Amino acid sequence: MEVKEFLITDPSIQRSAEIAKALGHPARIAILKILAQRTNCFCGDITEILPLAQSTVSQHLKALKSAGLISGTVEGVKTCYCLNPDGVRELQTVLSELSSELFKTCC
Amino acid sequence: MEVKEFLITDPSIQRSAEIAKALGHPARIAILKILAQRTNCFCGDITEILPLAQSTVSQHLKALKSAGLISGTVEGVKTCYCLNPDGVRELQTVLSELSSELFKTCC
DNA sequence: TTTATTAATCGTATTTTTACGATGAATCAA
DNA sequence: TTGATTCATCGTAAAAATACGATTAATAAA
Repeated sequence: MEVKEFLITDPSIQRSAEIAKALGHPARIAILKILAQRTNCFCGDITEILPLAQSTVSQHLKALKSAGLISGTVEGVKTCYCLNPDGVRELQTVLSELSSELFKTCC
Repeated sequence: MEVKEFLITDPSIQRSAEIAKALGHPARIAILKILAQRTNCFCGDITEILPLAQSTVSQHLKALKSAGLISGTVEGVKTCYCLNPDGVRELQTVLSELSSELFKTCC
């Protein structure tokens, strides 16, 4: 059966899942919203806002960065985090395509 | 500091993360796409398409159902799964609001 | 230089996720 | 009734995610 293994290993599905997974934790969505409001900020700024330890925030930032949704630039002792426009565009494209594909049939 | 605990426990962020988490695995996205194409199908149909055991598929279906994205109706021996229009609408709303919020600042 | 600050990483513990085979309950067909 | 089918659930194992404190490396300030 050729269909087997087809859907799950499809790169576009993999990428969609990767992006969705990055959004799949309240702390990471909160971080993205903070970055959207303040344009850029340091790890410490986010740690002050969220009720999480610095190392935990750093881990979430790493996850968002490796999913391509944010960028981090070292500025001296600090690291400046920003939304990554390419990543956000991809997020928008991928998720809107998915939801309209689902929407078409069921709504 | 009042801002602490505010963002993460915000119900709308929690819900967004819950929906995103449900989409955060290739198998579950694949299942949603299958349901979008075939309108409805049984657990066995999906198990035939995906390279996963029946019990694993059943678990993914349960996850999608508890996130409100699909419905499952027992029809005799089988269970008929469909996209849940309300859930899909919510998915579309929540994710498009999020991505446009991010998009506004960064793109 | 010495000290302080910032953030990444390490080590670790706990929980959750993912996957499978086996079992069981419910229904249908013979 | 008996046997077959379907799918949820159980038990379990392995991997990944989540969180924290402690440490380290890099830079800035004293």
